[in-house]
Amino acid sequence: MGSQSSAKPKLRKGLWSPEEDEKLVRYITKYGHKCWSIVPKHAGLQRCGKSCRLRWINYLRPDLKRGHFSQQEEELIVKLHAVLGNRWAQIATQLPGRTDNEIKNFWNSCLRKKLRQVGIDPHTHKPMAAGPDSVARSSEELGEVIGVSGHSLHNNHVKDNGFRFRQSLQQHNEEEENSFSLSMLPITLSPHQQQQHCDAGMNFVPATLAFHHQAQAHHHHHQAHVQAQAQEQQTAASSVFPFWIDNSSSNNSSSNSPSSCSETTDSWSCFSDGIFSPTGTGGSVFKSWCFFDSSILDTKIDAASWQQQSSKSLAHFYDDEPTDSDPISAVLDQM
DNA sequence: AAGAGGGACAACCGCCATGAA
DNA sequence: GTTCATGGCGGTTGTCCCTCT
Repeated sequence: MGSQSSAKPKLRKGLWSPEEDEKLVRYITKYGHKCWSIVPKHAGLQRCGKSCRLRWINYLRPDLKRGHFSQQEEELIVKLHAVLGNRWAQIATQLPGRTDNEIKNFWNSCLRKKLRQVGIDPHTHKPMAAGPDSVARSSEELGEVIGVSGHSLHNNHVKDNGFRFRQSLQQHNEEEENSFSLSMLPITLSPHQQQQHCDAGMNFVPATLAFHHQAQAHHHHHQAHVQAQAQEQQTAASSVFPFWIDNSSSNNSSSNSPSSCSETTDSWSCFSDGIFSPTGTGGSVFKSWCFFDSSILDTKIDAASWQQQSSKSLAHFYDDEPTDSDPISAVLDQM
């Protein structure tokens, strides 16, 4: 009943044809897009304004880069995601020529999986507690995820005989949720030895470069803040502290003792907050980031100590962010 | 050669914030 | 203060294409 006169033309859905693209581009180029709701009508398109807007923003805009993401872009996305979470639009503002949709797709289809493969929880950007995906296949894969300063881990000779470590983070007692055991093992342990540790209830997760970046940013941007806490930190420090692994020294792989690792180089710099870093690295440093129990493996620490250590040094870097500091700038400064 | 499975990407859906009426 | 239109955003789905069996 009168429906024929009031019937709106059926709006098209699905993929855009080249003709539709051309119409939209021609219209936007000529008149701009002050109001998307009138664009389809004036451009002669059977689409809703929202669809036109999306098509323009995600595909037709002339300043879009498209193509594969570079290593640097990957690295930036991972870092920004660690800071911003799934705020794709905000992340996209830091990657010229990339859309939020493009970055989101790239994350969901590629980066997230890569992180999982190297044992990093893509949600928290922290090592996963356990599970088949939580075991690092190689340090090389870390480098695939996050390149470092122009020389990713591909270039380091850690692939087969390098000094590799796995961080083990075990909740040692289901009933005592506030207690952890934290230890680190060189992955030069034989599979059998590793299995023994696994059988003993230890779950291995890899040292993560993400932590390294966080720690670096932490140090860079919160030096003053950290220095003020240095004394307290040292006082509170148990045997567990984060450190760097220097692969530039020869034959590190012969050692199975984590404590000996720190003896392989005398060039460690100790940051004021207990973060150790090699100096004069010369590009061959295995830039992974670990927790290190200097005395024994499987040291049990209580949750308070863990929290204190990890939050101050790296794990909760973002939560600690002083209000006058921009986390995005912090990430960009590292690039 | 054909079908299944998975990856990559485009587009849609639904919700929310904002501003104008 | 309320309603409505609009734009923006993140989650999700749909489609195409490639690889593998």
